[in-house]
Amino acid sequence: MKYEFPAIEKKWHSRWQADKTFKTGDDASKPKYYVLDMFPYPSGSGLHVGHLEGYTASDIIARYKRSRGYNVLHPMGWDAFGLPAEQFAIKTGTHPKLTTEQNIRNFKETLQAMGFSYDWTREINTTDAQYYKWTQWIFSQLYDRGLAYMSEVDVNWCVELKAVLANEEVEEKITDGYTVVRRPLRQWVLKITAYAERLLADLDELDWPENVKQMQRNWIGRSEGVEIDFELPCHKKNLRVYTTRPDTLFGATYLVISPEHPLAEKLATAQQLVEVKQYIRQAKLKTELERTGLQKEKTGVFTGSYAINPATGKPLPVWISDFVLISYGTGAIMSVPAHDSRDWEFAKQYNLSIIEVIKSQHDVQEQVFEDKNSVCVNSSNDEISLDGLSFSDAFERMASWLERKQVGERKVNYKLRDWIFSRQRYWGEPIPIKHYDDGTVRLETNLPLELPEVEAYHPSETGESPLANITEWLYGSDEHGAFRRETNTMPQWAGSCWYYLRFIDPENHQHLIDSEQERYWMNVDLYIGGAEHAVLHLLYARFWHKVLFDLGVVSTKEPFRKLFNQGMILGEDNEKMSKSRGNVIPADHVLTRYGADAVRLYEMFLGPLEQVKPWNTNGIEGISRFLGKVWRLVYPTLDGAATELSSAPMPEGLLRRMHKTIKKVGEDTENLKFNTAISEMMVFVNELQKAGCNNREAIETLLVLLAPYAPHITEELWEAIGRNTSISKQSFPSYDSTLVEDSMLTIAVQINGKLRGTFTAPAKSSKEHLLAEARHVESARKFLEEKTIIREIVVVDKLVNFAVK
RNA sequence: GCCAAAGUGGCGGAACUGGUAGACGCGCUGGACUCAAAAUCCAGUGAGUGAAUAACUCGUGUGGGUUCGAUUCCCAUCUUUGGUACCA
Repeated sequence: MKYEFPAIEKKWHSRWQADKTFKTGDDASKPKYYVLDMFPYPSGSGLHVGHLEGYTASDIIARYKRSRGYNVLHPMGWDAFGLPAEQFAIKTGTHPKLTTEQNIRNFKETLQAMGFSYDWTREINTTDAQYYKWTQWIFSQLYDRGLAYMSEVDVNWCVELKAVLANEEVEEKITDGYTVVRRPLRQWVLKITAYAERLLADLDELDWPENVKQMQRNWIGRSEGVEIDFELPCHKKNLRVYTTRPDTLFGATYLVISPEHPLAEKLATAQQLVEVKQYIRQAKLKTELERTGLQKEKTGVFTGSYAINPATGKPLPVWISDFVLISYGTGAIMSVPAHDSRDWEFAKQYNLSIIEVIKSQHDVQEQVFEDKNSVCVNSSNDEISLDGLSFSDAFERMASWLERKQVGERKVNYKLRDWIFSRQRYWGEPIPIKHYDDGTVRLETNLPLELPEVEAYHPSETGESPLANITEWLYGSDEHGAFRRETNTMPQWAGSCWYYLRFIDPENHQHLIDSEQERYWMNVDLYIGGAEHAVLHLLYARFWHKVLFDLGVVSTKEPFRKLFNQGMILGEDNEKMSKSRGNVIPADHVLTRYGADAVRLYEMFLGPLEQVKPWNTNGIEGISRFLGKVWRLVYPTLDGAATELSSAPMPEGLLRRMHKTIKKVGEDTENLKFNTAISEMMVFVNELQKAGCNNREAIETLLVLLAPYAPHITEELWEAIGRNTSISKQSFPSYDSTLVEDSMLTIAVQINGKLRGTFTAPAKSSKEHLLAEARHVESARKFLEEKTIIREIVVVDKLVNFAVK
């Protein structure tokens, strides 16, 4: 019989569906395993081979864990709110819902064609009102706890388009000739900063790639420092700065405040006022990108005022510069140009003095000295001296002194900002908030608050979302009076912040999740997805999870115990796959040509899962051949029936190979090293084929090992050899540890570490025996002639090395 | 600039805690089967010198070091990729 994958794959898809083969088990006595993919945004362009990599990996794990006796939860859903569908709607008038539905159908078809063992009865869709009801419910909880608030936030406002732009869009629009300014707009903001410390600390216990944890740590950006008050003789108020280097206070020679600082204009002396005002105005016109993006020359303006350095008592000029960010620390800094490159640059540019306070290896007038591993100098007054102290000692002494004098206090700061949570869009979850005429704000308690139909998807004249145009939806009244609804919607992140919970209990109308189910299934044991979500999605989801933990909705501190980032698959030209490059390999093309099993195997055979690697369609031929060989083990001839399997014992060599293969495939699969597991199975198949083996145990073992990787062909052959239950119900075989090692080994003979010959010896031979054998190896002997052996190294089962002179 | 990861044949990649570098696959070369092709099977395939399936030399980005022995450990350096961008 011939291997006809299209018919075989189709047959098993319908068989699995009819038999509900992959419905999640509910036997609570079994251990559970929750393996989750980052669910996709169903885009219009369909799936390509890169998308299938992570899904294939998670499916192999799901099937493998089932064979190890676990209840496996392996669900799939759709992160279906988002910009592309809305932009398509603006262009064509097609409702995003329709576009989304169509794309989902398309995506689902491909995923099913791949034979993924998802439990489709748990499919969820973030745009489903029964789903976003709970997204809105979580928002309500955040609001009630004071974790959601409104704030005037500077946004990128496009004057001509009357629309808010994302940071990434700004440059593009400016090139197109539009004007983009920073303008404050009322936004909903989530107080993620309240969880900064826990988000940082709990990273330690996660089994995540170290680089992802590091990226999150950097993003949270914890720093320990001191806030110091500088007296302003001409003002009632002090000027408070934040610094992580209080040890350098004696070297502070000027202060800089942000243009947005409340004192910026007030500190300007009459003489400087015009210049200061102009500088502040200009700073406002600059976009975020222009101000912070490029490494460019610093600008600044002197206020004319001075502040007193609490350590030296000397007056320091106060400057304004836009390199100081109002949103970090106090929006004001003390500058120590001798030991900070930014301050040094600024000082050189405006001719400000530079004082060395850390023992430097060179002249700080010529070059900045930033090394922390040196000691303080020139740092003493009547009350305190830091001279000779290391960084940490000096930090402590200065911080304590400032606190005693009540001119400063220790402060921990984070780079992490609160999360701007509103979007001026239609295609997102409506924020369930009512604004009353008297200015009060209340939650909408009747959830879900559904998205109304609209005529046009353009933003409104005021920069509000299209919802502002639907008066019948917008206005209403209740016992608290007349209200206007919030027109902002949630960002795309919202739905993906908690979807892993809903998969556990997708139909629950009373609660977000049943707590008994939650306790059984959480955490997610393995979360597979792309590294592009290393920070935002994974940080936002952790934040919400911790809030839900505080609310008692979930029982674990963290959602995802183990995270794995699959590496991107590049096009055949070694470039990132993109439409514009024309190097995209659509999933459907390879599927129809080679079949799901071949695609699954090849995706994994390409290289280590975590690595970035190019696709090479030629390479899949090797996988096709491999599957052909497996097929012919059972169906040796084109027109004949399945081969008669024998139960006679197999030769020892094959038996050992089989046990080796079981061990290696088990361990490699467990560790997501699928490429080497496949290569091991290839070796096994090659040996079976060479030996013309028709041993039942050998063939059945092979099929069970291969089943998680290539489920269709293995089901078909399993049936062909007379087994009548799905191979997916088989237990993973165990190996005999006495059979995984060879009985005869090849021992290397080295002279001075160079290979000069080999001989064979029984495993676990004694050192003496190996040494004696090695001396007789012809090819090595001549290297020993007329030499003195100064050392003999014997590694049992490996080699003998003679060090000679 | 800073942080992280990685550099191995023509190509994708393999190599356990330092122990025979190049498993497995692609590609290529030759052969078998065939009228022929496809498919399949067999043999070979890091580079160099050699008539050679003899023998030797070189070889895991580069330069050093530790070691009987280094792709693996240490130092320096170059390149590539990802992240980040004045966070004081």
